[in-house]
Amino acid sequence: MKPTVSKIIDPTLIVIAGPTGSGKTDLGVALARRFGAPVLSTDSRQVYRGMKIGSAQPSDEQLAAVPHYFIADREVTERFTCADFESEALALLDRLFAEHKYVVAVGGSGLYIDALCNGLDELPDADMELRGELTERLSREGLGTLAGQLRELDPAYWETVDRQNPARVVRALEVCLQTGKPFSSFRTGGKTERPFRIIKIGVTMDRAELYARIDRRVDAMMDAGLEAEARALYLFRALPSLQTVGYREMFAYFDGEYGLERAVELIKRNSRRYAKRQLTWFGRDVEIRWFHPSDVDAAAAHIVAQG
RNA sequence: GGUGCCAUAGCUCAGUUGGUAGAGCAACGGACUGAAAAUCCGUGUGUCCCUAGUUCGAUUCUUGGUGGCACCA
Repeated sequence: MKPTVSKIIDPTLIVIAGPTGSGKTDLGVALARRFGAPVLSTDSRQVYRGMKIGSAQPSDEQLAAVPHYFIADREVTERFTCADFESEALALLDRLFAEHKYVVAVGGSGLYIDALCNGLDELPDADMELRGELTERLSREGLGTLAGQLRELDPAYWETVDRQNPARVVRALEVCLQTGKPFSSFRTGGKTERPFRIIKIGVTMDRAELYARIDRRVDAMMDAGLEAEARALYLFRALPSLQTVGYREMFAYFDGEYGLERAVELIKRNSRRYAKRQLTWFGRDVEIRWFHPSDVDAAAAHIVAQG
């Protein structure tokens, strides 16, 4: 993506990251208003329409107060990957920075944030037909056979990959078979320079407080009608977009696997586990400066202090 | 008030013929490049209620407490 010359000096992307339920949305909107910035969502599930409650999209008031991008503008039936996100978000930023010094990126999808800030390697897009075949082979022949083939085609990657993770093995094999070249030959691990500055802000708090907030938010989702929202999406339950905490448990409840009370419990537990995975991901990013969600002033001061 | 049963991990419990203990769930730590709210890997975190005995050694046996449950009054 070629940056266009913009009139704005020192365009700056304010990245707000953090675990689910930590209050990123509220903080992001608060900062966006202070800095006159639009909001770009870095959330892999809030992009979809029809998932307002379960993915905790911003409220109507928030959407009205500040322009938002990548919120509810895809159908759940559309394929939207981290690579799609990277290229579309960069194109969008190019336009936004023509008029704004600041853009606030808010969301909890670590891979999306990395794609936006550092860039993904140039890899071929997934060939869904080939993936289907490999998934079929996975269930027929087992992971070991696929890992063995990966060892043949890409010994270097085989050395380092988590060979017990079907998603990793299948994806690597997929690229090898598709391109005739080892998967690792595409992986540079390098960062792509972006034509804007990046300030990273993390939102977090005590684990106990976070978990209490998550539990409360799940109850609020139920009150807001998560069950009906999930029912409306039941037909699409097999799609990647619906492999999402909150919906999966509801679908299982609809299928009679357990009762509603159990479903709610599982949504809370799985949200906590998701939050933990996010904390692990963001924890290794030393560029992130962490704040409590109530500390809007401190976060704003940090941004100002960066120039 | 009396009798009986129970007390072990965050929870529900198992167990140790006396050598400081283990399951399930919960929890905790980590990985992560076009599926990423996905996918995968790893980890028992414990005054075995308190007290005084017996014993080389007590979470286990005995005494006395404390708390809980049940039944009888």
